[in-house]
Amino acid sequence: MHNKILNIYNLLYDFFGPQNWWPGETPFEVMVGAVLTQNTNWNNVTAALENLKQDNLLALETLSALPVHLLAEKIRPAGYFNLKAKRLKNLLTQIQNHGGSLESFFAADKETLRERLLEVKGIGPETADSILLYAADQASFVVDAYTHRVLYRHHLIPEEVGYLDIQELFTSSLPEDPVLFNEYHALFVRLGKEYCKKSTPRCSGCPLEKI
DNA sequence: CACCAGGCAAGTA
DNA sequence: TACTTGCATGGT
Repeated sequence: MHNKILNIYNLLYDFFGPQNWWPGETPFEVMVGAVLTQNTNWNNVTAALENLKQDNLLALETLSALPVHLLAEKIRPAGYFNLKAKRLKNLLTQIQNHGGSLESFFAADKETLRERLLEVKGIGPETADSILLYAADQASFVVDAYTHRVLYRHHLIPEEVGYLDIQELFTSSLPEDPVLFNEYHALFVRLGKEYCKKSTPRCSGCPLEKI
């Protein structure tokens, strides 16, 4: 196949079907979830988000008004709760400093918005790209541990490779389409969870078996 | 019991 | 620059 990256996408899509990502009702919820899910199982994140929803705290104004130590208690199930409470507060401050509303913060062009997200202590490349793609609807490809593991096990990348190098592999092989990027990353997570676990080096029935 | 989950920043040499 | 460590809950 000429374009392996596109070939893999088609195999995954045919196998799993559409994933309907990101699980979240509003861009704000998606953004908060992106921080909470850092190195953490999504099940734990949903419990934390539910705590916030129950107290009507899952909005820019209400969350900004909540003291950081109370925020930490609300998001306890997500793990690293003290750290993540600070990270969320850092992000809210950055939004206040660049527009004040989530809409105006997201209104910046992709490169500018990515830089502003990366300025926040606690937001690295994956979280920034997740927010760009799934909350702000900008075509920024998300690379995560699953993406790396799947590509490495299929000998498409070396083990030691940087985030931007993997991202470039996708952006240079695909049309710059947020809908496509959205689906592709979601499919990688689905594949990783079911067929490419860290503890299961070989997996049978993997849709990429013949790659 | 050990290991893992949709990372990131700070410390050390 | 290149490693290492801290952060933490909940499921398997």
